[in-house]
Amino acid sequence: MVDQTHPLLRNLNTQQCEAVTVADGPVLVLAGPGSGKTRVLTHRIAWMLSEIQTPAWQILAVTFTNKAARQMRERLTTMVGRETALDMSVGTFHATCARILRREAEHTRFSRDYLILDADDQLALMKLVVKELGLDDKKYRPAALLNAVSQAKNELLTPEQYPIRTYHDEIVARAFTRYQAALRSSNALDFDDLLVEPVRLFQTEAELLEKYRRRFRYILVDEFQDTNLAQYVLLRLLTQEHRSLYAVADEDQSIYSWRGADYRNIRRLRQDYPELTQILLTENYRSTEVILNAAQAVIAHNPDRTPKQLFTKKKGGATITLREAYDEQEEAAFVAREIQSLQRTGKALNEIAVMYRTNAQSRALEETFIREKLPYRLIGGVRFYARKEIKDVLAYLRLAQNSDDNISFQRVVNVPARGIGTRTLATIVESATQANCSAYQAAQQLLQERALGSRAERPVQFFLSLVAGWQEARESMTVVALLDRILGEVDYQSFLRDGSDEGESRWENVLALRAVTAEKPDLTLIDFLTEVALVADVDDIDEEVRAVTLLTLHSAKGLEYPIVFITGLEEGLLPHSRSIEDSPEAVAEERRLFYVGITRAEERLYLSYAFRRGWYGNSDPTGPSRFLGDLPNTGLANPKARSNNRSQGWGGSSWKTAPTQAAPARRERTSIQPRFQRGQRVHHRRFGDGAVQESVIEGNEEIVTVLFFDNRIGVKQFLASMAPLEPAAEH
DNA sequence: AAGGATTGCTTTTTT
DNA sequence: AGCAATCCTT
Repeated sequence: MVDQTHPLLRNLNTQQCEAVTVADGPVLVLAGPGSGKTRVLTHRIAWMLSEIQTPAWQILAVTFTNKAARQMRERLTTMVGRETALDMSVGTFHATCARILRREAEHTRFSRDYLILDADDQLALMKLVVKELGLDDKKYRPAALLNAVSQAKNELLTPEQYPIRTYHDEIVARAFTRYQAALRSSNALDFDDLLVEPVRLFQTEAELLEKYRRRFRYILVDEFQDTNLAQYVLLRLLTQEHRSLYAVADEDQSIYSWRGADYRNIRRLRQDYPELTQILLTENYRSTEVILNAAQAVIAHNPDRTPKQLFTKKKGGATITLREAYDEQEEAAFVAREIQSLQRTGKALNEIAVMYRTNAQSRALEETFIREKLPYRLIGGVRFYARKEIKDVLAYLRLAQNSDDNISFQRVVNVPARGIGTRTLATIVESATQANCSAYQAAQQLLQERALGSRAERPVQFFLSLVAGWQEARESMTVVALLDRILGEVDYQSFLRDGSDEGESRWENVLALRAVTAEKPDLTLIDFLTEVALVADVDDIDEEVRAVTLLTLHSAKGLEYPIVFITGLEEGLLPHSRSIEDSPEAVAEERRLFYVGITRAEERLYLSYAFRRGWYGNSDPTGPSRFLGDLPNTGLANPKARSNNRSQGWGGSSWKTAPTQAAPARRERTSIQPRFQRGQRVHHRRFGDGAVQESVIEGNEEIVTVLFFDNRIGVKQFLASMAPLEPAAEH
């Protein structure tokens, strides 16, 4: 029996205590949302450090995002003290692997200063491959090829092992081969390689594996359901001997299968570790009963899952508001108005999040928020590090690190324009392919042989000397200083600041990047570039900022907010049409995505969908999401709204400006009966006749929204108990 | 070689 | 609708 009064176990429930103090060996904690998964993981580490006297350097904790890693490190610092907390390894799979590969580069086929390609770079590289292989890029879309290659890598296949059944497979295999060769010649790795290469390394170098088995004697993994095969094999390699693997998972929150994540890893774990201890966490600390029940009702419809009976002590709770809007503008207006009235009840903006399926959906919300002067913060979308100007500047820095980086070379060789046109570049690239060397080396060679056109000679010479200068300067300069030198030498500022507002904002972005480098004077260039390649947008969420958070359902994983809006709950959007076309399993994953969204909410949940939505420039009618039909009636503020009911007055233009009633988060149950209902004719002493649009009980008040027939009056809201409002006599 | 006009394509989700 | 790739003109 564990002493639950131990300082580290106080405020934990029995299940959690067991999970924290369980004996060493393979452990799988299966937990529902809001059950304190990450908290348990953190306490487990603190427990190991302080009670079992586990040496900190032997612990590896793997998290899903850098943000989670940072939070865990901070919590551990307060729990066990700074030295110990900083002594252990905490980080994402990718960051951990990147570090191992840097250290052990001599055992690999690439050098220590390899670069990490982001999605854009990968696509650019694959485009080059497609061109080089003379493929029709309509029939063999680079993005599709990249996807196939990525899947293959996730399954730990080499180009030679790629299974060929059709001609299409043959083409993929060729592209795969060339793509890997291109990565090698640029001394670059993509995201998948970061995971695959350590596996290869450990499979071939027994001594190295032994070293890391001793180094990572205790391994803990968060969000285990979202690991892919490469990650699983890596974990198995490291732990199959000492068998100290502690995994925390929720299969209902598996939402990354399109990226290779495989929840069947949970089954593999049970098979490979038959002595596995399994612990269930079923108490939810986050959400009210109403929200949790809705979430469970939704997820219960998925087949092939282990049913979990989750419960919460937050009984009751504010009802869920389900809203149909005419289009995405009105939906956004509804969200904005609702947020404004929440603000009036004392809610801070950073307690509110608006979620959606696709990044494109943020636009309508942003436009409305800007108009309403509602501060918001957008997560994802076009990431900071994906912006053109930032990628340019990073390309310069990458060349300073590694002049053989062909992708960066081609990106900025003529940015700003310096007279190296497509012809010259083509000559260089062709010569590089012939000589099997980098573009930089080929350019040097061509220059020596005087094989370039006379016009191109000078600019090429100039560019090469710039890069050479930066490479030399890199050793003795901080990243900021190097960046300043580069920006000066290529005159990037006057290139960007062309007088347009856009130019100004681009330059501001460059300055923001400069500020990032200035903050970290101790970081070497290669470490800076690695960090930049591996940060996610969610990593930078500052909880203190007074703004509404806008983010995709995927980005919302692991986060929680008192108030959550989930918008765009329409067939084709959630579930997404791609998934509907794809397979029932894909639709099941969409359902899990909805589940993840619902369970982010602590107090109050708003769901909305639009009757029609803009798509490729036109606006098409949609239908409410199939998932809405699975919500329980109890707990819904307006259960009828989810039926696909188009009979009730669409098209009235005044609808678009209809304000929505305030619905602050309240815990107490409603006790009074509404006097009015939607569609009912009413008469107001001052405003005349109208129709009830909505009547909602809030606290002990009935709030009626009325559309008056007099257009000059439009829509008004009243307290039913106070207003001179009566049901109108029937005509 | 650079800038402007036209086409055609896109929207899943991201470490 | 918006944007990137491509074409076309100078």
